[in-house]
Amino acid sequence: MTDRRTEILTGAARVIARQGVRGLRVADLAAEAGVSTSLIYYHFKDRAGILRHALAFIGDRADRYTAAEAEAERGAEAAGGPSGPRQLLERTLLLEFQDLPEVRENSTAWGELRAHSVFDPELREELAAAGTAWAAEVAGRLAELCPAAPPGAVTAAAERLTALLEGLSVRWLSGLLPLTHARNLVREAIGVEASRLGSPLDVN
Amino acid sequence: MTDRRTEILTGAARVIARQGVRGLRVADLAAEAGVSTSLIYYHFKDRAGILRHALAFIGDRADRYTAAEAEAERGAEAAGGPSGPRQLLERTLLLEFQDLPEVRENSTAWGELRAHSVFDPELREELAAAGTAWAAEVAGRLAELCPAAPPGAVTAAAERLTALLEGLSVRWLSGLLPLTHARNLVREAIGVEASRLGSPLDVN
DNA sequence: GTCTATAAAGCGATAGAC
DNA sequence: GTCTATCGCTTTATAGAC
Repeated sequence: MTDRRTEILTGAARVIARQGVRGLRVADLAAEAGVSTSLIYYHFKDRAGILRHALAFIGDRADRYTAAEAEAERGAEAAGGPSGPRQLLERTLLLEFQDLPEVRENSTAWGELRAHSVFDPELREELAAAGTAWAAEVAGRLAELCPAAPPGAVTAAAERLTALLEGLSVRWLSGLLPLTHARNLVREAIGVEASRLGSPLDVN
Repeated sequence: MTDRRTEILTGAARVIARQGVRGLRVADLAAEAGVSTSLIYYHFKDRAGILRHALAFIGDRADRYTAAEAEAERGAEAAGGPSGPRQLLERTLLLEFQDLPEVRENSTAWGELRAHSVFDPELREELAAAGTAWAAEVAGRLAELCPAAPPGAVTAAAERLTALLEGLSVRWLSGLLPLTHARNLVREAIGVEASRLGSPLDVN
């Protein structure tokens, strides 16, 4: 966990969040991780290897955050908090819109990898897998919220919500959209989509 | 129009669409435009200057496409085609989802600049201006479609639609989402938002 | 305004000692 | 496994002729 490899990958996430994938310099990464450049080549062979492992590392970390949140959610529910399917979906979708250093760093790095995939086909497989898993999770929660909706419509709504998220995320991270505004737009989008899908809890 | 500066900027749009902002090499641009590297420095001072002017150039070009489309639209309307406010809005939003080299190139370059702005504050001013103008145009057409909707709700809906567009655009350009699927999601999103805003033409 | 030639710096990657 | 030192290619940017 705190071996050198992990330290280097943690540093890579930080550097990518700060300078972007194409702004990552091996020397910067070495300074960030407090090791020599040659140690990085020893562990990851070359720059492409660094990127591949960093991508997987960042993806895994996002999964862990998601899982931790789902756990916390179940806890809150057990404690009698206000946790209907609507709140569950909202929390899931708002996860990456938090101004915590960890979350912001992961969001930035992940968004960078997504943007970079337009020019680097090598990244697409990983992104596609993460993207479909994420869309399926959202679709599942939407289906809970709107049990009477046809599956095809739920899938499409989930695709729209996740794509909206990605668009808003870029705007937020580049300072074009305040965080609270972004969060409101997501909440409203859930309302709009759920209403169209015939949520029984609708009317707001 | 066909002076050297314009030729270089046209080449810059092509190179950025092919290799990304951070993949733009001055030597590549020189080859693309058929000039020497030093001529580029003569006209644009340094690499950042190239980027600044290329961004403005690409933005202007997108405006021209949009304006041309609006004109064509008015022509079709005069000719008695099926052009209600709904069709107008749809065409406006689907403009960048076309598999024509020009459009794809501009979309790719613009998306790249947007993504890059997360790491380069210098680009944000231009992006913010283009973004608000674009959102205002969409909001105007939405208001036409849903005359009874409160202005605040229309603005928010326009922000969601344009952000959705940007999210879908990245997915399309990176090959994660087929073009027709992206177009369908946009059309459905218009329907969902318009319905929520109380479009008189609703019910589909 | 435009070119050729080149300086200067940046950067990925390796060799070899410990 | 980890470091220091360095090689060699790439890339930005400038000098100076035309």
